[in-house]
Amino acid sequence: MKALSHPPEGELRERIDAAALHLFAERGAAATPMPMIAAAAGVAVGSLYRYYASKEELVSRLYAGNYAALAQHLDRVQQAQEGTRAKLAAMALFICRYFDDEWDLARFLLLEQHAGLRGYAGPANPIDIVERVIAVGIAAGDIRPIAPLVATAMVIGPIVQAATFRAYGRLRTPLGDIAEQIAATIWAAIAADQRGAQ
Amino acid sequence: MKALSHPPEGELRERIDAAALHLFAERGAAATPMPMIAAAAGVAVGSLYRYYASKEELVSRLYAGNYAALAQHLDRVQQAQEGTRAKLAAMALFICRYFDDEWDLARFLLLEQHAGLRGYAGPANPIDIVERVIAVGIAAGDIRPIAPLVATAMVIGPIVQAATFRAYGRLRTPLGDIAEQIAATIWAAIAADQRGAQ
Amino acid sequence: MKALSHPPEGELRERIDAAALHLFAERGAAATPMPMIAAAAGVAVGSLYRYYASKEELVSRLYAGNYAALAQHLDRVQQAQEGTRAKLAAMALFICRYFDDEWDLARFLLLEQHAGLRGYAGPANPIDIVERVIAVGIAAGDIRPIAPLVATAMVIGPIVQAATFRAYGRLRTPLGDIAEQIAATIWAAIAADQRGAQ
Amino acid sequence: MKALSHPPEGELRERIDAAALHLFAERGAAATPMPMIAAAAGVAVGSLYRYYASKEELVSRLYAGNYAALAQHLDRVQQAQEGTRAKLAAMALFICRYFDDEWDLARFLLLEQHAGLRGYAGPANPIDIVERVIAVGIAAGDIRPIAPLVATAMVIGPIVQAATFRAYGRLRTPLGDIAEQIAATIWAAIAADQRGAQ
DNA sequence: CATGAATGAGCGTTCATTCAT
DNA sequence: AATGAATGAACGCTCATTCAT
Repeated sequence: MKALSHPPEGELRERIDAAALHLFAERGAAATPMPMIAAAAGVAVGSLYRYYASKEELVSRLYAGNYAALAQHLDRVQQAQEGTRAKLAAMALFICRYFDDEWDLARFLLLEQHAGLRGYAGPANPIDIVERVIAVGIAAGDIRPIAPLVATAMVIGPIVQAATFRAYGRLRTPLGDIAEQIAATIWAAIAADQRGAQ
Repeated sequence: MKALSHPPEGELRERIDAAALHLFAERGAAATPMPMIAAAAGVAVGSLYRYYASKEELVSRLYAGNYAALAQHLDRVQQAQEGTRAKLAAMALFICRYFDDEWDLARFLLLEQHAGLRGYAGPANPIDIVERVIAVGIAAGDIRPIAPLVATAMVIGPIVQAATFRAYGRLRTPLGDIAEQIAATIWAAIAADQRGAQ
Repeated sequence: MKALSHPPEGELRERIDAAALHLFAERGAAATPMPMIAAAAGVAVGSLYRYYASKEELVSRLYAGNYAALAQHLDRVQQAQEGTRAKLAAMALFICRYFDDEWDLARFLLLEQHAGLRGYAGPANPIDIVERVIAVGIAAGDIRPIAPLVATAMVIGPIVQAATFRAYGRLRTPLGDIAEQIAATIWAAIAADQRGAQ
Repeated sequence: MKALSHPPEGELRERIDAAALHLFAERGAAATPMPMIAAAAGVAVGSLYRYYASKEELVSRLYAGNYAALAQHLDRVQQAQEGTRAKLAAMALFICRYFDDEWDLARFLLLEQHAGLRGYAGPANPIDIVERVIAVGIAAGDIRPIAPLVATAMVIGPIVQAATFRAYGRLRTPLGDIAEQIAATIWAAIAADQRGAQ
């Protein structure tokens, strides 16, 4: 009794995922009822449970999937560059653009960490990608010999913080517009050779 | 039937606040039911409402009050120092120790910004304090002429990110132990005079 | 785990309405919890909210809907008669029988006026119907030239009072049995021609 | 710690009763919390329970007490007159004025019948007073030989209905202004001698 | 398979009642 | 006697989950 060909159809699963993602980003996962997701996807509530055993699974699978995908993208971006500085700069630019282009998804992944990160043990992970590049950079003498995790916080922290500023209205510029400035500043922070900062 | 001669514990209000703070930090405010707070505080549900008119008020009063207090502390710390570098280093150290000493409170304030920052319009604000020091530092020529908000993200981001790493078990060291390393790195990132980074 | 093959009873909505009506009549709407209605209807609490958005809506829809229906019935009864006296007598008889036949509904509508009448602004309204017949009767010279509202109180008051006596056990006769006596007495009260009272 | 001589004092009991009565009339007993009564009376909540074992007792004692007092007044009014017609007219006038002068109390008695009349078994009772006068009147041949309770409904019903009209804004005149009209109409309804109606 | 009406545990909140002071 | 902070059962309502169709 729903409809014979209501939406352009497409796989139920994909419609559910897209609707859920959008709503989670807009309102937070906890504040999004399952019936609301079903309605947004043009699907019956019961159908949600054919693809996900519970709401928790929907949230965490959505989180983990996109988190891993982001890690893969980031890894490809890094591999496409030669040299620690170029790798880090490319990653910084990529993350900034990711926030600009995938605002909903990025907010869901990076700002709603309580629900998602708890118990995430996926194989690939954006943080690990960055940390590995840094470890290699330190070994190569490109980065000063500080604790790799501190250096990672130095790289990721400013970007996430800028995104947070943007999420709460403190910053109005697209992150892409300040990506190079951020990248340069980050490099100045950790580069072994200080002249490289200029 | 609760306690025989009197609550052996301290003031109800304080027990409520402490219990709420801990649970909010652990699970997020949205995911913490009032009955759970009451149970953790060893108090009846109704008693929560003698001190706070609603859950929302409990969350936002806890947030706003401590957020403003943190800002004041931070301002005093900054004023006690001479020179941009010393001010920033002292602030970085203070925030790191704040995380170590007031783990619950700091996590609640700095990691759960969704619930708290929405509609926070307090007069003092930790971010503003840092941003002002940076603006003065730029004017004084101590900091390179980058956008103050970017520099602020550069200062706060790494610390918050390190705290996040610690909250999710990635980092095990107390933040105080790496505070100087963080401060030095931050300074290297934004200092006008690159030799100052060493 | 409730029923094996299906509710053996009728439509949920009707069961809810009937249960609510009975309880409202017996104890008053304010003193009737939603869970009590659900239990009486043999339905889960949540199901109440599929049909009514709130308790207030349940009360007022039940009230308004039946109040308007009663007004329509009363109007039809009145139109079927010729002459003021016959119209009033028919209405009196109808209301008396209404109390006898729809005891719960009539008590709810006519005795619990607090919750229901507040803000009721329906188009049709039993009081208005009676008042209009009386106004016409006065204009026709059938009824003495008293204030129409006083005459209306004269017509409705005794019936409602008799119903109240019955509700509190003072009167045991069905109202239908004394309807003609009441109608005759009412007519004696307001008729222009006193011989008409006999 | 409350106050040394806050209000002009006076017996606690009386202050409680007065405050409760006013609030019950204004908002209904069910919607009036005990703490609100205590605050209005300038008394601690606990003190309410020194005088009344429960809220229910407070409501019903207040109801019964005033109900009985009204009955006594009505009886005195009736006794002060000679003849059935004069007795009924005086009672009608008294009840009308009672509504005008003691609006709160009258509303409480009239509209809170669920809470009050349920199980009221007081010795004196306004209805009984009226019914007795009518029974005597029938025996004396002043009133037509109809069922006394029907005649009682005939006398009380119109007045209560007029008061209800007034409570809900349909009638704006003070009841005292239409008391004689009501009394005359009532008499016309039940008088044995129809010429008496004029 | 997909549906969506039905469920009921659990939420935030209120308030009649108690009891140490 | 009087107090009022503390209690906790019960309220109106939500929503993750199930299952007959």
